[in-house]
Amino acid sequence: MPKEHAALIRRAIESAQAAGELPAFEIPEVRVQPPANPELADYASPVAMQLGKLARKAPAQVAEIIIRHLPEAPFVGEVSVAGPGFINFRLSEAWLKQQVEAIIAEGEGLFTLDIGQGKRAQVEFVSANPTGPLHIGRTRGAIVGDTIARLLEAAGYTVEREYYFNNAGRQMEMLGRTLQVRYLQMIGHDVAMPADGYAGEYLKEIAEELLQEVGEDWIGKGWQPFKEYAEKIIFGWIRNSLHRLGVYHDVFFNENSLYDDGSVWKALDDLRARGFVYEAAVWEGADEAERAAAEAQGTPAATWFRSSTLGDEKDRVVVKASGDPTYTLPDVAYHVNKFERGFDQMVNILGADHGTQYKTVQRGLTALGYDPAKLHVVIHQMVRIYKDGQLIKGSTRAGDVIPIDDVLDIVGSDPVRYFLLARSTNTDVDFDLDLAIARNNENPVFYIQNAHVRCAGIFRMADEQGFTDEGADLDLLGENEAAFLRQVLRMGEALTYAIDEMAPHQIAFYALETARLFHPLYDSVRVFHSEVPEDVARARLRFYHAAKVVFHRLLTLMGMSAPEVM
RNA sequence: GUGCCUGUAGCUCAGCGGAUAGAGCGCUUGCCUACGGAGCAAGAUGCCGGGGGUUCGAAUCCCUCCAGGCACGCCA
Repeated sequence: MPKEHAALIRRAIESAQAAGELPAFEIPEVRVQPPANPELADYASPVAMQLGKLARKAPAQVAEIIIRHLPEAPFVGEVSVAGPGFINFRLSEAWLKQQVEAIIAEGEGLFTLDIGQGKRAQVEFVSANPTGPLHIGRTRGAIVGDTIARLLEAAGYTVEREYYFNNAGRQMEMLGRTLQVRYLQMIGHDVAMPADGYAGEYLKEIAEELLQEVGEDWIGKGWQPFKEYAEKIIFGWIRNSLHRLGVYHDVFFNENSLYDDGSVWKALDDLRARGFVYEAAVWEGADEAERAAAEAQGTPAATWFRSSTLGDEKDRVVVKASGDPTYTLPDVAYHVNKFERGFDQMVNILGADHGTQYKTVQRGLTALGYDPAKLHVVIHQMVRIYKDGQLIKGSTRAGDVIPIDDVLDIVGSDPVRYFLLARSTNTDVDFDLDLAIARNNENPVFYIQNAHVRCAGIFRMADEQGFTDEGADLDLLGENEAAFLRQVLRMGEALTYAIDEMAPHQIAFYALETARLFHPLYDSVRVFHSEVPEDVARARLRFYHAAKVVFHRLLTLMGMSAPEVM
């Protein structure tokens, strides 16, 4: 709606200029927003205050002139000047009530925007390597990523959800070796854990499963089959956890494929061709002390990426002296692959602990001639878990993580989703397990869902009485219903803003606000009551039909269930 | 030390350069003849971390200081 109002104001200014009532000047961007206090107006524009200087008139006077030239529009009700020069708009109440039909007609596609029409978007998220069960930090990324994907779909994009993983390398070898040790220990061998092994209990569980499956046949085997076995089980866990949260991926991209098709080494060659690669024991900008230390230790030469020329504080190793690439090189190759797939919009969800490292990848892309700004990186801050008032450190290696499944067993998917969604990605989250369990009856999530339940309840009652909302006269609706419809009409703005800013928490707050408006209304605007005439009841039933559509849409956007009964 | 994030009600957090800074939880007091009460109504609570600046207008933008989180590997 603000766009429509802004267009009207713009035309009014042009018309006033043509009539000589305002001097000629270039019209600045016309801003229109709902004011903080809804009693003042439905939408307000401060444009007259900005124009005061340009027009050399008092802002209130400019506002008057603009209003006089305002073209007619069906949605415009009362227009007035207020405060220091705001132009205040009311929506036409008659027009507003008719929006009930539009909402019902749009149904699940309610407020689908056209900004992504015909465009392809990709969201990469979770991307946890299969070294342990999904924990809450990764789950935050999963919820943020999935919700952004849903928002992009609501914006009209065709969205691909991708999970990037690495099932090779040292980490996975350690996983295999740890399982091997656990397996051998289980059948009575006295073997010690590897120094960097995975201490978590879950590998004992896997060892037990393995023992039941193969007996003692694997005693003489190397670590590789153990790694494969662990990977298979753990990936199953992760997928199952995501499934429980309503999160799905279209593509699982294996880092190995980048070695198989040569793109890792091609990325290195391309960097070299552009002059960003050299071989040395220490980086070019190293001081005397570093050089001397390297020489004394006989550090062998590695392959460096000259990232310092792109704003980095130092160069980074891309191929170790051993000949193996560091994480950077395949990661750059992966992103090149993404860019080459030609998405119109790319989003990558990362935890704060990966934020700094990602900058090296961005510099790699820049070096190769890609614009990293085309990939929108959403970095969410950390999730800290408290249990019995104690902070639980989240190290997979040390084994002190809490699998998200344990939380899901207790509180279920909807509260977990809402809790992780309903705050800005920029803030740290303290997840108090005891509180989550104890307070699950007071979670706002139920408040929102209950709005949907109440709508459904009215329709159950209507069915019993054989009463329908066909042929309702919407003019019979009252002010409360109109106020609710005003809020509903802001959903498009909420979605647009959430997508522009990649701020999915906006939708959670919008949903809560909308429910907050609904419940008092439900209390006073009754359908089935001896004092409500039949034609009014019919109009109200039609209204609740629209409200049900709204809450269903909101809950679906957040990946939450829209229950018919609580 | 450097980079990123944060500091708003007792707690957890919204707040997109605009009007009297908001919500949930908790607290106080009312409301069940009630379309499922996981509800409704009323009430209390704020040097928006400190200090400068930009602007007609700053919680919001810039600078600086203080406090906290994360990251700064030839780990991934």
